[in-house]
Amino acid sequence: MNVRTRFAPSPTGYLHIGGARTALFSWLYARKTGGTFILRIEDTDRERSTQESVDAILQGMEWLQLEHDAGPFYQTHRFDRYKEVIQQLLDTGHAYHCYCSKDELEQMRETQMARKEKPRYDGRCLGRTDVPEGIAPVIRFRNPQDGAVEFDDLVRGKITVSNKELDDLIIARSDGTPTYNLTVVVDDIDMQITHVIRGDDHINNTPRQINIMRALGCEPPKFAHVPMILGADGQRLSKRHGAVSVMQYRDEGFTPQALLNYLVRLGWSNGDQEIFSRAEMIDLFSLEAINRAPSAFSPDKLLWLNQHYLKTLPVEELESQLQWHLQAQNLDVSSGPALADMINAQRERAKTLVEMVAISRYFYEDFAAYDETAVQKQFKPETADTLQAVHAELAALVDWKAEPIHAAIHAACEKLGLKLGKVGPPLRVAVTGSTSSPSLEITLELVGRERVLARILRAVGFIRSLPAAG
RNA sequence: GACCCUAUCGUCUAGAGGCCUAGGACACGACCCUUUCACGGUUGUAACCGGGGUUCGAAUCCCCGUAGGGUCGCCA
Repeated sequence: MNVRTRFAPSPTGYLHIGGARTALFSWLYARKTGGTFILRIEDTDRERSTQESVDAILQGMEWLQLEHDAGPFYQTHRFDRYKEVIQQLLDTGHAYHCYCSKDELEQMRETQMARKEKPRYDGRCLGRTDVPEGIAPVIRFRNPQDGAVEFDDLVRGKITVSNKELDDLIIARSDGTPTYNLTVVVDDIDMQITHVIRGDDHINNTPRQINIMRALGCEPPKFAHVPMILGADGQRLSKRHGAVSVMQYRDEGFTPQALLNYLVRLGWSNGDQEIFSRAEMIDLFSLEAINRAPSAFSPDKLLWLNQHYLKTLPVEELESQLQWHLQAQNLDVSSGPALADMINAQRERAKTLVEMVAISRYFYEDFAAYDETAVQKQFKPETADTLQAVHAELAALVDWKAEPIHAAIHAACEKLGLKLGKVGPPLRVAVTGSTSSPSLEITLELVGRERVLARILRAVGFIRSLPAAG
């Protein structure tokens, strides 16, 4: 059997973390089995679906590189087909017109709730033969009255729901447009979906969908309902509650590799393994290993993974990911060290790409001011002479490379009779404006001879201009 | 309220009856490394929701509670 999975978002917002994970699982399963991954846009709600959302979802999928093999298919392009199926259901007695008004239905719900019953349509229009004037009817699916629907969920096992719990749901609105439960069924059949992998908020829809499929004479696909993702506070993640767009993670400096790795470990595991390349994910993934309990999103762990990828990803990969951030933070790197050198110097010091850019500015442009506490701690009156001596030593250097720079600094220390601890820190502040940077010699090499020498002199002048501390 | 689902450290999880005095990871603490910031290394704190069964033996199986989540739309 050729596996076919699909990701079927409704374009009423961006692609968020939860959606991205179900997309990832569907994609992984298709890749793992050599199957086909289909992207379907469920845009039957004309009121709320927008092109911007479609674009945002597509952009998110592309950033994560969850490439689809077919689609995107738009449900709004398939209305003729849905009409056909609805007619078929009508013809075979599996569906009927309902003329109840919204008020009437609302009242029904209220009285049922008042009686502490599960609110459900009571089927009062079933078998109705008159055709009231001036009312545009909806069409309801005639759900079986007896028995139960049973299906074997690939992550949860057997799930049974009595047909008594299911009412006759609306499959076509009064304006004739089809509703969700009808369109999913038709599409999953037509697209020959073999495995429906989706959030477990759909678990309760599944029995209804199975009934519709059977009414259509089709065998339902296999289902795998993956648990929801909770916010860091344990509350469900939703558009209203902490669910941010995957693109926001790009903006905040996360790599898609880290996000994917984080997402795959949320609710799925392979023993104690934490780090997964795409190839490993595909190789090791299985629906059976998906956890049944919902899991909370941990920003800290994502950050840790991101740093891991910053440390280990090929430089070229980071170079290309960095481009967007350089633009966003408006840093021109044309007049400084090669990006690759900067990355290698900073990759162990940054948790995000945003941070990497932020802590690397001094390589490419002069800083406006020294860090205040750094000045207090490192710039003493006598530091001016120290720096002057270091300047002399460095100015004499012909080969501006880390090793000779290292040697020159040590030579200066010796001449001054000072330990490196007295010379290094102020030098660092002079050259970078702050107390943290890669190792001194690397930093100086990358900042470049001219800039280093100028900055040392600038610091000397700055220190001499400071009011004597007394 | 009814129905469905779930339940191991703060968090992500390992665990498919004895290998568990419950393992790993993140976060947190301590120590080591160190010219700063980091990286890294070592180490520590910390969990089987409760109660009944089944069994020689239960984190693992069953039941009942409890708690959390989901669904009950002319949304998807």
